[in-house]
Amino acid sequence: MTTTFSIGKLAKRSLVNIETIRYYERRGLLPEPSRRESGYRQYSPDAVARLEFIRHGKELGFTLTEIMELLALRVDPDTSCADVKARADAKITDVHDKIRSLLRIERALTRLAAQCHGQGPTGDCPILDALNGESLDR
Amino acid sequence: MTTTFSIGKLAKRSLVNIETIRYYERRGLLPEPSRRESGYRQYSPDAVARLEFIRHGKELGFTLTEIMELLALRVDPDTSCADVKARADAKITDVHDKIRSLLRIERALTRLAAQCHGQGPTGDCPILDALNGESLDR
DNA sequence: CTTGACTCTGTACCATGGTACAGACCTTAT
DNA sequence: ATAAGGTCTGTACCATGGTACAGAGTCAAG
Repeated sequence: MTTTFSIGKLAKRSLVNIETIRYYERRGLLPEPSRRESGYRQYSPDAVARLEFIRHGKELGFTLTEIMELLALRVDPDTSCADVKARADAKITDVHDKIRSLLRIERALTRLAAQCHGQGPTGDCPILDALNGESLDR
Repeated sequence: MTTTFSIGKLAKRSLVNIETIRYYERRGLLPEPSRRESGYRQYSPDAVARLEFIRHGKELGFTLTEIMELLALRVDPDTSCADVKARADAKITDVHDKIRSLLRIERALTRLAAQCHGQGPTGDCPILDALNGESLDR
């Protein structure tokens, strides 16, 4: 007899909310599990692994849609490792762009904060002046 | 006579969508403008400046709610430049944390992509192996 | 056998930052 | 004067990643 368990147990083992598990099922990230006669979902240990795959994907900055695509790639015998690598490379570019954008923001904010003495009324605040001003990319 | 203009003209001058302008008004980011007899919104050039303030705030990574708070600070005579600086400093911390998180993601992805030869079936893909595996923080 | 805990479906709601109508009314150019 | 295009309100919808019920049925421990 194979070990199976309820959605509640799966939630505890995977540290994923019950509602979220059902949500992933609706989204197609989790296969529909078998059911008991009562209609209760019955999971095998595979489901824990699948939820971990999803969690790891999220940690790597993949969206649920992208994770779903990775799962599909994994199953489809016509796709190769190169397809997976291409997705990873695209995601690296994404992440890189986000970092550059945030670094620009950080520089601009730091510059403004440095100009601000933190004294006096808001009328003299260089930060608000900058928000009113022309360009923040100087 | 002061120059006033319609919402369509404001949209063109500020490069902000008409619907978005009305949305900002609903959100309280733009003051309710005066109206013509027909009910048409009538804007003064101030509105362009206000939309620029909002745009610059967004460029600095502030949310609309935060921008609204900055606008309120600007008007309230009891707040000082120090209050504005405190918000800017908090936002710098935010942005910094996001950057660090993305850098971690980038490192993990880059490591995985480097391990992948980009050849063979998905069964041998180190990236998928990693997603299946235990920890990505190695 | 009862009671509390668990699960089911379906639907609604949350935040975030908008966008897209419909149907009516107004303005402007020709 | 009329047609084209602008604007009005109200409401619904989009993506994203969930969360929170209600009301009904089920399971398990004592």
